[in-house]
Amino acid sequence: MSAHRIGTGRSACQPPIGNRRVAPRGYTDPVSETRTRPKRATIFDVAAEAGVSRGTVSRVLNGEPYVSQSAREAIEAAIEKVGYVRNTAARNLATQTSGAVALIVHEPHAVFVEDPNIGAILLGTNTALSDADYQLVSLIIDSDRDTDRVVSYLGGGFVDGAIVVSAREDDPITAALERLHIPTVLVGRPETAPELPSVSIDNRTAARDITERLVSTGRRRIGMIAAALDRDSGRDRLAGFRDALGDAFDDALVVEVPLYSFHSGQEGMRQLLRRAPDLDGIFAASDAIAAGAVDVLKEAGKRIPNDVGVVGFDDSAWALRCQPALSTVRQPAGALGARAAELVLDEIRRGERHRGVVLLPTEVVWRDSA
Amino acid sequence: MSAHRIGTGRSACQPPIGNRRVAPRGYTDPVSETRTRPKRATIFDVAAEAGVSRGTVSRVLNGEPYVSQSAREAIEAAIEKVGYVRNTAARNLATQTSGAVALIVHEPHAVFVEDPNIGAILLGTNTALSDADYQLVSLIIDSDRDTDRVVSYLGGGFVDGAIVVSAREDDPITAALERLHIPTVLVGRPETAPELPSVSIDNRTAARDITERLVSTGRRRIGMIAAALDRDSGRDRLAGFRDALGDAFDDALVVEVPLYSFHSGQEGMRQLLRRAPDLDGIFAASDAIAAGAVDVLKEAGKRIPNDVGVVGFDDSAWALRCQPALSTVRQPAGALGARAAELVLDEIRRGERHRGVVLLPTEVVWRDSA
DNA sequence: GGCCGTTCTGTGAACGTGCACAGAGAGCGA
DNA sequence: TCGCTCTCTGTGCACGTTCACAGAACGGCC
Repeated sequence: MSAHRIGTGRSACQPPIGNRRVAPRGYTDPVSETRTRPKRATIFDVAAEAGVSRGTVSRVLNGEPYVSQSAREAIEAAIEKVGYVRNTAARNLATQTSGAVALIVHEPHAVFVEDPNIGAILLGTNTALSDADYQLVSLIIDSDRDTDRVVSYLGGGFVDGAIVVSAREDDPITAALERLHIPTVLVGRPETAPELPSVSIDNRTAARDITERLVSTGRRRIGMIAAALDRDSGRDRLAGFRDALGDAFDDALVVEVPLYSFHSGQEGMRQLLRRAPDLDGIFAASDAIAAGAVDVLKEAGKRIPNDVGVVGFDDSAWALRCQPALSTVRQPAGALGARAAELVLDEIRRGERHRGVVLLPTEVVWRDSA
Repeated sequence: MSAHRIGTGRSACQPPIGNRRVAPRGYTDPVSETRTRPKRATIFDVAAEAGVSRGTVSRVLNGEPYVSQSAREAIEAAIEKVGYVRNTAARNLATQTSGAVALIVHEPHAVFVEDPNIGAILLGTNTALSDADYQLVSLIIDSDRDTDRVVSYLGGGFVDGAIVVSAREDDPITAALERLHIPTVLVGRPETAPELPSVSIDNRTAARDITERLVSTGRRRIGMIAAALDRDSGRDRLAGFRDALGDAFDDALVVEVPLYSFHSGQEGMRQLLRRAPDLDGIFAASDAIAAGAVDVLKEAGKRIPNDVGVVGFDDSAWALRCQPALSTVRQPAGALGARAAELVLDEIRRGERHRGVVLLPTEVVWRDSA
């Protein structure tokens, strides 16, 4: 199972020569006539039925002006009557487009399965794209070796646009997308490629909201385990924490850890406990960090939430795996994906590139840890 | 968020007239020449480079016989040199195929996000399909109103095959697929449409394995909360349970509940406790049932796993949300999806329909509840 | 009536590929 | 030499659509 990834198979990028045979077409076989797929109506059938030319039908199909009312009505009736459905392959061939948008996830396969946000982003993106008659192509970059394949795939004209989830610093994928002039929108982490439009959450407001909630439940000595302060997301979470505490903010109750990980959470919590054994609240910059903090607190004999309230960030699988279940911030993952899709479609169809970051509101999920 | 679904948007099935405008093509614009996408090499370019005709190139591309060694080598070198990538739209148009396979999930959106198996099935399917140069199209049927749209979409020739996850009894989707003669494979629940090939897990062996494990940890009075005995899956789980206990099997320690739900689990557990207050092991037919059972056992003052060991089935989100985390049976979800894709491709490409059920082995995940 | 602009319609030429057919050339036996 | 088979290659057409262009129909104005 470790080799599983979406759309990064060798043949998806450079189809191997000679591996794809085509089944005999049913309707050329006179014997199995009854088992045959019905022949699809074409634009010619519609034109004949409506008594116009295919050019006029095409104009109606594409919502172009300069079609008489009578012709339009006749054509719409004819479409209904013959059951016409546009042939996507022919349209794509003629327009030199693919009708597809790539969703590129730059995470190991395990994260993809674990993180509920990515699945929801995928759903949101797919919904928005299919509403606009576009097709989603998922590309998962599991290891760095996948990168070349994905880049060559993107160069193959298979997609009209791309949405990149969790792009890396100096990401070769985003660089390739820019070089190929493929409309691109980033989801999250806008700081890695500021020149590209992106959709993200309002980390500062979210951090402020959940910290305020911690305050309102009576906590007085609240610490924070911060991470990734070299990025917008990390800095904003700290800023929101500070906003919520106001004058009560105490620099000594903030520790910075290097990673958004369980282990970092343990480390940070040990530091904080040494500095302030009496603290009664913790805001962790991620659920994984919060889980590590909970682990250390329990070992130190603290009861949660009675002695110390702990809140996290992300609403990832850690939040439910933790004991007690974490109160945390849920990202509007589906909406993130949908909004990103809309921005890409704007650029593909109207050439309008949205500059800068779109921020979406978050939601506090209150469970048992605080 | 409740309206989210994959690929069932109105326009995905019957494209609304006139909503899709096409961006101006870059390469027709002499002013922005430098920003233009490079013109892609075609089969003609390869033919010219190799000094043969496009017919011969096409034969090499499709692995047909009757091509001389020298021509083949020249063409392969030319493909490499000009950076040729086959145009999918043109190929699909010429062959009258779509190069796509639908993955149809007949579950509400919430289940899709919650159930880790469905996500993994999707990943496995996508991997197998993209390795074969096919495209996955996900269709989620959230409410019954989506059904008509999906049926008309399937009739539109947009997919060459379909994989149906968790089909319902008398499913209108599977009926439509058969009527349209679209190659179809079912994942799970083979009993609903026995005439279609399907991929499922070996419920009997899995139930036997996890029950044996329960026995080997010293449990002597083991009960089962069974469900869905009108289906193969439910019956097989009971049979496997019986297999494992052998002579120790006691009919009185089995209760049947109507649903695979938390509530049913509570109900079943209460019944069992009344009949046999001294039991020390429980095999629940699903994780949701197991979670309900755990809930009732705790209320009755039993410690888990010390007093009673509990095991579930599915390795769903319930397993981790439960306290303590459930020991359970993990389905090879990725492999299920991949295998289903392979069967569909066999039928699409070679016309070979696999009859009957393919059973895949499962894995016991041992956590803290037993 | 002649001219012009606006609105509407039809047609030819792509788009890039696969397939069927025709035919070239080699090898071989009569 | 002729005819046959087998291997290999080139070419015309089809797939269903979009786009650019040509031109028809119509009304208004000089």
